[in-house]
Amino acid sequence: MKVKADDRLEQAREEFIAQWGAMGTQWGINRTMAQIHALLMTAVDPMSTDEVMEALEISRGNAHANLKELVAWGLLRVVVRKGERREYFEAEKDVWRIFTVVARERKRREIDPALEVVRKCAEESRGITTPEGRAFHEQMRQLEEFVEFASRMADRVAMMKHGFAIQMAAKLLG
Amino acid sequence: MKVKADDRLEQAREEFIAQWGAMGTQWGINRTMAQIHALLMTAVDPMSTDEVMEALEISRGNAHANLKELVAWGLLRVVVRKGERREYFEAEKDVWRIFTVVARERKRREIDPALEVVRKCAEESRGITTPEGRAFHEQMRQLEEFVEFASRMADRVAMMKHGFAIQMAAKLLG
DNA sequence: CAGATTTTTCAGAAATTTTTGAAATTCAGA
DNA sequence: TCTGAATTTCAAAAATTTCTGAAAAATCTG
Repeated sequence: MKVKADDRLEQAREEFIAQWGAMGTQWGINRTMAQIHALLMTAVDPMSTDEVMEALEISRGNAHANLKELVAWGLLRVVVRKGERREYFEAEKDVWRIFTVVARERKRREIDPALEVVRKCAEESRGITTPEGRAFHEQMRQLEEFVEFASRMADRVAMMKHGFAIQMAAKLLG
Repeated sequence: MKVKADDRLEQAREEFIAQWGAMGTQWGINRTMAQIHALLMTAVDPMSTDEVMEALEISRGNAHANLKELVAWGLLRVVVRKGERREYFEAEKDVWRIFTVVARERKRREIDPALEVVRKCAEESRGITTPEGRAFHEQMRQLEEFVEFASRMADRVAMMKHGFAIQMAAKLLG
């Protein structure tokens, strides 16, 4: 009976890791990174680089790079056990915190650069008096306004506490 | 004087197309698609496939595939001029509508599949009574709950009219 | 229907991203 | 300082994605 339960769990967990990894692609993060995240999100204890390599059958370089990247994102924490040199990694498991971390990162990579681009183009086209020039400038201005708006929204959402988000959502969804 | 204004415009526009294209990569859409979108968003008149090929110096196959993809997303409309067989393409220029279109598409590609995955894993792990099994199931349940929430939020946002969004933002940002 | 024009498809080429595996480096304890 | 374990780096290989260009299919016109 115990074995059967363990089997079912192992199967469900592997499914989750595989699928979450495949989905990572759609999300613009690479497969390995998503798989490691899924692995550690469903791990009871922190895992070492070697344990991750073994569990996912990936190379050391790959494991290392993606573990560090996940730490940089703030989705993993490094854990050191006293008397051991080896590093262990532990995942953030709170879904709301995972979300805010990802939101912050996406804002940084997707919204901020866009804002810079449209600002520059709006600036460069200011004062062109041909009809085409005016139309272009107006389009850039509107884009700038919107992206700025999106940027502020993203900041707010990333800072929200879970409770507040739920409360706000109630209004929005109610 | 007219020439100078045209030069400045042409330069700003080319900058926008190039940068917006480069950014497309970060956004999970390919460079050409983003470039075509930028080109048409800043075009005064609808453009044909050949005009797009010429303007961006890309092959017919590439232009064709990405124009069709943009039409499928709802970011471009096909325009037919009377007495002409050739198809012309015209971009949606309203930034709010562009946003809702992209939000819908991203929800479809990123949130819906995630929801399916966590639902399946939550279901498969229901009733496992080992401590690890319970922990796994609980994690899947929380993920499911959150992704469902995100899904509904995305639907709402995608349906919002510009005015309402601004109004809501005022509350959120105020 | 014939001929001309436009759209669509797709196999291979090119470009980009990801992964490997081994070597170099760092670090802590003896 | 030396040793061995662990981390970090990186050039090359593999995998994946994107693009080309030409051929095929579809569509219009007379």
